[in-house]
Amino acid sequence: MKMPKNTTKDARLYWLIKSEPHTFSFEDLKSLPKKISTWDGVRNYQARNFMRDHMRKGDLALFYYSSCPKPGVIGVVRITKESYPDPTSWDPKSPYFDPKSAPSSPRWFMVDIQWKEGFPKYVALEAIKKNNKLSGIKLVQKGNRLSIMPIEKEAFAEICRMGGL
DNA sequence: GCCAACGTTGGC
DNA sequence: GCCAACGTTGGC
Repeated sequence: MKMPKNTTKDARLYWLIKSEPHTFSFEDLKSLPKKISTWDGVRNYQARNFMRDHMRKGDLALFYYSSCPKPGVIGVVRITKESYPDPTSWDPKSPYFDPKSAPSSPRWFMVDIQWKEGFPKYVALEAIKKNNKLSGIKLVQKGNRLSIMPIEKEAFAEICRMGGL
């Protein structure tokens, strides 16, 4: 996907980020101090590039549950810190350890996210697929396994509307 | 647990 | 640089 570098301050982008609820849930995020967490463990180059090169402080992201009985979007988070090296990548004890990454030459990056708002109504993937307005988004395209993907402003708004915001 | 999709690795 | 083998994702 071609995307210009987001250099202008007012060009807000919208995102969808995936998490497995049994690994890190939306409630887990909400329970943290200031409701902020690092978004570490991203080990896919395309996802990394989106995060590192295009995610900006203040951008909003849909929080999506994957690999669970009912995949879907549960709420909205805000990017509070732009990308910086992911230290779990050089921690041999971390499940995200990558021997090719080092503090002097970090291969992987992370951002900080903050819990913003929970949907009054869970928006299941099933409902997203049935909504004709959302037929073009990457999430529902065949074979797309990206854990971080951009989403059009209009689609972001439509999913929020479905969620009761 | 299955399996399609697809990214990564490594031999050549 | 090609491409087969392998690993992972993630819906079902």
